[in-house]
Amino acid sequence: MRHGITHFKDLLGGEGYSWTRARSAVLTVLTTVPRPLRAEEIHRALRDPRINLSSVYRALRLFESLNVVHRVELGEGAARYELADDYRDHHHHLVCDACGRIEDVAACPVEAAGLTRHIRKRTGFAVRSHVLELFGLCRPCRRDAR
Amino acid sequence: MRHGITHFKDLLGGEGYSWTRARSAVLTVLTTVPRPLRAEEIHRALRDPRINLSSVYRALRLFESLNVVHRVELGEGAARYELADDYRDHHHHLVCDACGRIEDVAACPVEAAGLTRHIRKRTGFAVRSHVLELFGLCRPCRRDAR
DNA sequence: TCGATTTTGCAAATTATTTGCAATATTCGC
DNA sequence: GCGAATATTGCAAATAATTTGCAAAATCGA
Ligand SMILES: [Mn+2]
Ligand SMILES: [Mn+2]
Ligand SMILES: [Zn+2]
Ligand SMILES: [Zn+2]
Repeated sequence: MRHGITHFKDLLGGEGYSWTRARSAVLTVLTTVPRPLRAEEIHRALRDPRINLSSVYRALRLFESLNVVHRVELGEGAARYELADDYRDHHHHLVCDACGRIEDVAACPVEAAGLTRHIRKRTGFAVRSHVLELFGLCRPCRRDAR
Repeated sequence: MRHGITHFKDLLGGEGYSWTRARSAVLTVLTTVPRPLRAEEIHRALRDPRINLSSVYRALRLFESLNVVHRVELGEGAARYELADDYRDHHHHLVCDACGRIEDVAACPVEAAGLTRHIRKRTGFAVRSHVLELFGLCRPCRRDAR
């Protein structure tokens, strides 16, 4: 399990950052809940009233800069944050318009389709990253809708 | 030319909305500039100091609800807006990280790859819409970088 | 043209996020 | 473990994009 909480402690220490109550607590929430959370939701889940929302934002910003956390924007007005996975450098989501459920997409379709190469050839544009989020109805909601 | 400004006038009239100075001016800017603009940029381009920024926002919100305008979110903090095209119901962009240039992507790779069907089969999730934006270096910037 | 209805300008509110700064926590060498 | 040096935090205030209430102005249909 590469993701013990001590793994993060070592990682932060190695980069010259302190291992603090706020940072540890935020990471605990993120390792516990398997979906992208808003800063506000993370803060509420902390259970430690001493930790301020600003510290949650500061921790998230730091983790993002260290590629420990990925920001997910779903056009909701507030950003969401999830732990970066070890095996893939990014992934995409299926977002249910009815119930709000967020599922991970197994493989990156953009890579699978060789889209980067195709675009480079056709337009000369060198794609380095992309954002892809899919919206619709999850299976349960689809059945309910019938 | 399906996109004379009077086309929009008729469209708004048909939906029971007035043809006003603010709405007409916003549409003129959007038909003139061929890339997604921020509300602020549209407002600045209006050339009519009588029109308030709130009216620009209100016009954009209305146009979006009528599918006359599409909102484009590129993670910049502010949304961008562009005229919806007649022939495709949506399209994607190549955004240059160096110079900020925004190019349209010719065909939708998600549809081309049959991704919707694939996901439905594999996961039961019914995709109804998606957001895809690609970032990297445009051809000129790629050359400069060498 | 006129009254009914819609829209606008303006200022203030909202909301997510960031920041300054003094107080507190963490780190590290002893 | 202890204390100084440094990093981080809480708190309140600042930002920045967008929205909204309301009275005044514009548009529309007859
Ligand atoms: Mn995910
Ligand atoms: Mn476009
Ligand atoms: Zn659902
Ligand atoms: Zn460029």
